[in-house]
Amino acid sequence: MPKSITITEIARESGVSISTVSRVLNGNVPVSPDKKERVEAAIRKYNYSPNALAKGLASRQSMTIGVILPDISNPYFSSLFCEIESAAHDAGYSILLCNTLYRSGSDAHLEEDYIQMMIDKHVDGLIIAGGQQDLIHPAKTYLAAIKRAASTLPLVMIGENIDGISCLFLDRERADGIYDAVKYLSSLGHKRIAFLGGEDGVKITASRVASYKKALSSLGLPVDENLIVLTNYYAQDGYRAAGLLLERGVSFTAALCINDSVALGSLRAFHDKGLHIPEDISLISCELFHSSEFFTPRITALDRCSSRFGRLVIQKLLNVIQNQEENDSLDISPKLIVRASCGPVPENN
Amino acid sequence: MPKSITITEIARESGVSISTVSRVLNGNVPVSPDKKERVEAAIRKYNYSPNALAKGLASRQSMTIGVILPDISNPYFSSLFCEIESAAHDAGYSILLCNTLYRSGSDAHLEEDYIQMMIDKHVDGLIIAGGQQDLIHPAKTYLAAIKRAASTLPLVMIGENIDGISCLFLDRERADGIYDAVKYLSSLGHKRIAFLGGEDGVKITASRVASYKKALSSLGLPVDENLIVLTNYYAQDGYRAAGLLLERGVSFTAALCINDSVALGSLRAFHDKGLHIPEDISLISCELFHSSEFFTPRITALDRCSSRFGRLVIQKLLNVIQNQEENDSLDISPKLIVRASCGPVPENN
DNA sequence: TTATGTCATGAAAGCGCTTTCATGTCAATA
DNA sequence: TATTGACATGAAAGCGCTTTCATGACATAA
Repeated sequence: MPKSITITEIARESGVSISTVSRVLNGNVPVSPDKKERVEAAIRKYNYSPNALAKGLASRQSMTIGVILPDISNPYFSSLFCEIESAAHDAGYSILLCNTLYRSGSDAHLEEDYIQMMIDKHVDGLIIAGGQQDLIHPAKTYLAAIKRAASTLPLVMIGENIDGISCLFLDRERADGIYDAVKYLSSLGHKRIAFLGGEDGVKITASRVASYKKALSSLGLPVDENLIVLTNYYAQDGYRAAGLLLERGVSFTAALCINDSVALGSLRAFHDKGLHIPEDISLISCELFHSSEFFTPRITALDRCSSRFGRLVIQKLLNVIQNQEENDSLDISPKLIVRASCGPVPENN
Repeated sequence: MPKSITITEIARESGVSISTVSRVLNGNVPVSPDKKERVEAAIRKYNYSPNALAKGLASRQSMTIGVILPDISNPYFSSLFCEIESAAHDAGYSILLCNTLYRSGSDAHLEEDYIQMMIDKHVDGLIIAGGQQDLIHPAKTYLAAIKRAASTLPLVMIGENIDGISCLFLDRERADGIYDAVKYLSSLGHKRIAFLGGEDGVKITASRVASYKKALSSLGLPVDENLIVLTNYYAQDGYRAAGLLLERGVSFTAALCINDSVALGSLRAFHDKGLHIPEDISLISCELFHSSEFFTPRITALDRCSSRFGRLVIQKLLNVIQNQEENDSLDISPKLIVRASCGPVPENN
């Protein structure tokens, strides 16, 4: 590896002090045209680019933002991330990404380690999405790590408020659109509507289940715990959830799936038992990824515009980092995309 | 933000020099037990953790690895990334991730900018996967940027060799399993087998199409360019590809889809035209993600063990970074997972 | 006892930048 | 002409670490 050239070489080459080079580099202080010219020539000549580590150390800004999330291969998080990364890049920041779920060994303190690592690397801001059971029962040490982080750097948590931690909380579930979904099913005559997928003890699931129950009540429909089957967020979990629901033998004519993957899995499970969608059962996905449009049948789903949410996250974080004024103007209310997975209640019900 | 405490405070607190603190921190040089004890106590007391920026600047190691890829929301890349991140973390490195595809504005030099940024941030190693048309027709400036990177830091390119660039090339397509897929279809009696999805002018696609043609030839089957429809990698592209193939009016009884997403889309397109899988058309996905198992019908697919490939990438990169000896032992040959999307040739053909 | 070597330790010089502060230049003002 | 102020500039002091080098303590060998 060739030794990379530094600001000192540029200063020598162009016959000015390193202060002056720094000034033309950052362009915030006037520099006489001829010197500026010479410096720029030297920079071009040597293809010089400042060492970000040194710059970060001296200026106390790393121009890096940390993102901690459970599973980037989950479309929920990857679409969020894409927007975050893009928005961050537009603002000159790069992203340090940590994935907490996908692990060969089990490491109880993994997330805390990651938080500490972010602090050590002096990220200018930190975004934590999900993880640690989405904070319904966070470990004490994890909570302590978050607190420490919040007192050290600008922190955005995607999820609900945690008592005693002062950072920015952005709630994707503020408006979850589930009422619209239930109402739609109700308008088709469905009364016994199941809820499939999601993880017990996780806030995002709890939040959606709560909305589901609330919607049922406000529409005068019965709430039956037997109709709720929590497993997890992936296709295999949808498959499992639908199977368990069927085993319970409770009657139902429609189901809300927590997301597209779960919908895909349940679809498969119902299909395997000879049940048809939407003739026998109506299905709605509570969170559209990009594929449910192509399932058989096409699945009616809630579009939560999660990508736009990512941009909002960065906006908010930069507000804090750069002490900018608020411009909270993004509308991210979910919309129900009606496709072909819902129908009237079958006659024998 | 409270001023974070430094090695100097720890030295003062424990009554030793900062050199000694550094030595107990890094543990490579003997330190007398009592001093070591005192330093460790001070570290615990203040919850001290070294500034990685300063450490990186002084030691010329950032303990960071850069990853540049086109689209992390594409399962191909996200599964690769998960493994990379996990393996890197196990070795003490964190990951700077750049996503080049997902952009609001169009930026011709985006990938070059990202490469430069990685160099500036002094990553200890760089992994570039895909991008820039997967390097069949890379822009001159992009090639120059890669060359510069390769001469500055350990670089792994995932893809085929590029002339004139000396870095480590890891070829995921070395064994693509496509022969097995074609042979399987052939054994079922299929003679006219289409190829759907993938992007024209992209190496990974070209490579798979070449394997497909080669397999056809070696099995004595005709190669017909009309049976090849290149669009892109996502579900909507599979939908489009199948539609275009049908429009061409050429006869075929089976199709290879470049990946699960494309398979999902084509499935949908065939279904919409009243064609049944596998009765009318047999379908194989050339790259299994995690969902094809749940499609209707379950799709026969090639499992490329892409996650294991990620670990291999890090292994190789660390070999270079740390001058370790080679231990190239990972078997990543693809396997054909036979499911329910292939059948015998329909009678009227 | 003296000479030699081993070893823990601290001082100090960087790593490549930013930023403060002092300085010298020059034009505008009195 | 003398004075003031504005302004471009460079020297130098950090930022928080690592690492070299010199030193002094101590044990060992002669």
